[in-house]
Amino acid sequence: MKKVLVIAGPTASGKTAFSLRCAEKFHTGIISGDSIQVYRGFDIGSGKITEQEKAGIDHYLIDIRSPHESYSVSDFQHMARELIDTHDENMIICGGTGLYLKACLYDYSFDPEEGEASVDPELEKLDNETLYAMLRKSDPVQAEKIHLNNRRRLLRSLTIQKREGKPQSEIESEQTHHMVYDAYIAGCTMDREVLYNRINRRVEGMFRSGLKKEVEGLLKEGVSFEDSGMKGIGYREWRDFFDGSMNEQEVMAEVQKHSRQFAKRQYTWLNHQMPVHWFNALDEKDTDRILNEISEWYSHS
RNA sequence: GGAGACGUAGCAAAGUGGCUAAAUGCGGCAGACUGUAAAUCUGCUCCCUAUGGGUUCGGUGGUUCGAAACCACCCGUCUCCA
Repeated sequence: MKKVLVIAGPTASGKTAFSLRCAEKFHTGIISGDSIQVYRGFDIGSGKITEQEKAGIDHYLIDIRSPHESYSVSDFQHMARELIDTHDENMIICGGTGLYLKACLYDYSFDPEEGEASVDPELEKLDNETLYAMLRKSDPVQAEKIHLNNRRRLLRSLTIQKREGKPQSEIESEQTHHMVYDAYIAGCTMDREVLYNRINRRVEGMFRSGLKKEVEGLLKEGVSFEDSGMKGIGYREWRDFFDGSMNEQEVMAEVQKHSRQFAKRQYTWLNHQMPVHWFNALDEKDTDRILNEISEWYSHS
């Protein structure tokens, strides 16, 4: 099994710096596990690494899509696995999109026939109560996991069932639920309060670096608020600014708030979905400790 | 100085005699997650030794079987006139 070092953690926790350090130390390439950094032109708001910061280390899955193109877990899973499998050098996956990381590492299966996430138009006409009743009847196991109000997931589960001819829970039960790589998942963290302060300052920095200009430029090029990249934090909030309902200060406060809330959700995912080895990224000693652990892990084949 | 309006939980904002520990939204906390995931969704959020108890709606006093709601005064905020 190939070894994959995963560097996870909430936004602003120091993943990028740590990934560079690891890449240098262990001579690896870096795959970005991020749903927004794939889009060209979305640089400042997505916290994308600059050419200079890359320091000659190979980075993958950044700037691989134009703003109008779609990108999803399935794309990430295929591309990341291919990179890992075909390169001689080891790969690091660095990113904060929990689902992407998990889908790559574990035996998640997506229908290759299905171009992109679809929803059956017939189902879309029905209301939540009806959808939920249908699911409860055809796939009680899955219905147990999805709340009546979560229309998106209700629709998706029913669509999958219709396409594949069997319930989603059955498809999942056929998966191994073991990691398909020898992965070590390192998680950057720090005290919550400190992280939140870092997030606030980081967003301020984005505004100072010209986030507004970046968004204006994207809009001028024809990117709309409906495009995926624009759904990202740091981008979607500008809609209210251009509507005239918010000033720049207010937009910034919103971006900061959304980033903090997002960080919390990332923690929830990472803490409950994957075996993460947490370390305090601001603490040199703790960072050394984890680096030693990683070396150790690399040395055992 | 005069006239009026208002003061409700962290914030905003309903409530105008019992059904109210007090709607709703925001924020906060916790959680779910198999193709939009920086998405979508859920629960909790006055205090406590908690299927029960305690203390609330600017303050004090009063009316009433019963008040956040009615009355009086006080304090504070805002608007208008001077």
